Amino acid sequence: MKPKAAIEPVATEAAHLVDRLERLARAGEQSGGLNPAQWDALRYLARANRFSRTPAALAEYLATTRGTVSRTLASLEEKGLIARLASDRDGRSVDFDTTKAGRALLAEDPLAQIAADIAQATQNDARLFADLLQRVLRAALARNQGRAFGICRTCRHFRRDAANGAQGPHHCGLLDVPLSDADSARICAEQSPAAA
Amino acid sequence: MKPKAAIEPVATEAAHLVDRLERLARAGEQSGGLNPAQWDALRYLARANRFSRTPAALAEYLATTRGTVSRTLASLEEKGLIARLASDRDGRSVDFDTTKAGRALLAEDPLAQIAADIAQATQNDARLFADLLQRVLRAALARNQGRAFGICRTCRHFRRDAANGAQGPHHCGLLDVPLSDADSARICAEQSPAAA
DNA sequence: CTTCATAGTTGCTACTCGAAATTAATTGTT
DNA sequence: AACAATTAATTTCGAGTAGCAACTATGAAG
Repeated sequence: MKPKAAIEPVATEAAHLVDRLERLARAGEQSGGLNPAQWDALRYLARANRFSRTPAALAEYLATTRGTVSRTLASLEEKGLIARLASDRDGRSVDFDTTKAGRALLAEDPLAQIAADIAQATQNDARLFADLLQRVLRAALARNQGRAFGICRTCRHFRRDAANGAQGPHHCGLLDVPLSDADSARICAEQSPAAA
Repeated sequence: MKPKAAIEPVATEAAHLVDRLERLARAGEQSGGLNPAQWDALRYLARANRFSRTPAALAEYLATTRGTVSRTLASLEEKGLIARLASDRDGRSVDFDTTKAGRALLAEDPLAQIAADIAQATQNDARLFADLLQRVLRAALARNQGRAFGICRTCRHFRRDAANGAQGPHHCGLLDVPLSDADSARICAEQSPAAA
């Protein structure tokens, strides 16, 4: 009879909870002189591998526009928390990286408080909780045609120990470049989960 | 040896997931001419009972300031989605309520898409997922000295069928007022979970 | 009746966001 | 090689929001 399946009330309740939880988290993020968007950008740059530290990748990760990201990055750069570096792969492109000051500030990341709340509240179910969130995020991303930004070494293009250069022991089959241990443990804009 | 317990990596991962999921949700919330804060306010007013539809309560629910909320509400009022009513209990106070247009707009609440994603991704674990979120939110609220804003009838002050007036079958022991079925199914700023 | 607390609004500044225009470099085509 | 089309990133602009603090008005307490 109904044109589409009714959404279960418990799912709506969960959506409200996520919404309010995140609002709480954002309220705690005015510290350190940064606002929530700036924290998100700083965190991203610290977690992304060397192919993914561009304004365009960050904009996609944050589901926002390049214009907004450009201003956020300019603000962080002004504060000396990130540094700009012309790309050697692409003359149009710019890479950003956290500075020592940026990494020092991340040690006081307010998101750690939420992480502590999660650890305390979920106890032995923390893994389960993260897995459920992972699945929900994947569903939301699929609906928005968004990319996963998963860990490099879980990618279908990752070739472990396929070294053909001195720059790293591993290899990316998509970009055809060597990968260090560090980069392969970071998130990547091109990441596409291994089939199974 | 360590001054404080290290936060489990999986908890940090979960915090990142919540953060990104909410960003996705907010990106979808520019629809209907409302922004995320306005959606949050409109949703709240539709879910709050008659003691909780004030700017101060909303500010506390959203973990923001009364000044910010004042503007958000003014904006919604201008759009004809909520209506203002002087309080009879307190001359300083104002009550807001959703209008017919506001309730109509809520039928297109973009949060329903996230709810659908949750329903699809968690399947039979939706209840478990909501419970875990509930526990995390409680932990975060406790740290911030925030109030729960739970459902009225789960409150320790709720007295079922303790009618002493024609305004409703139930009773609030804290405010000493009658409660309708509708109000007792809504969230309340004064709600304090029953002991056990 | 004075003092203090509470409810809400408003001024200010910095920032967000999105749209459109701009600059620059890469890629494809002839 | 020259040219157009595409892509990357930035800039500018306008509407609006966040957070802080000052301000008005009402209520409560001594």
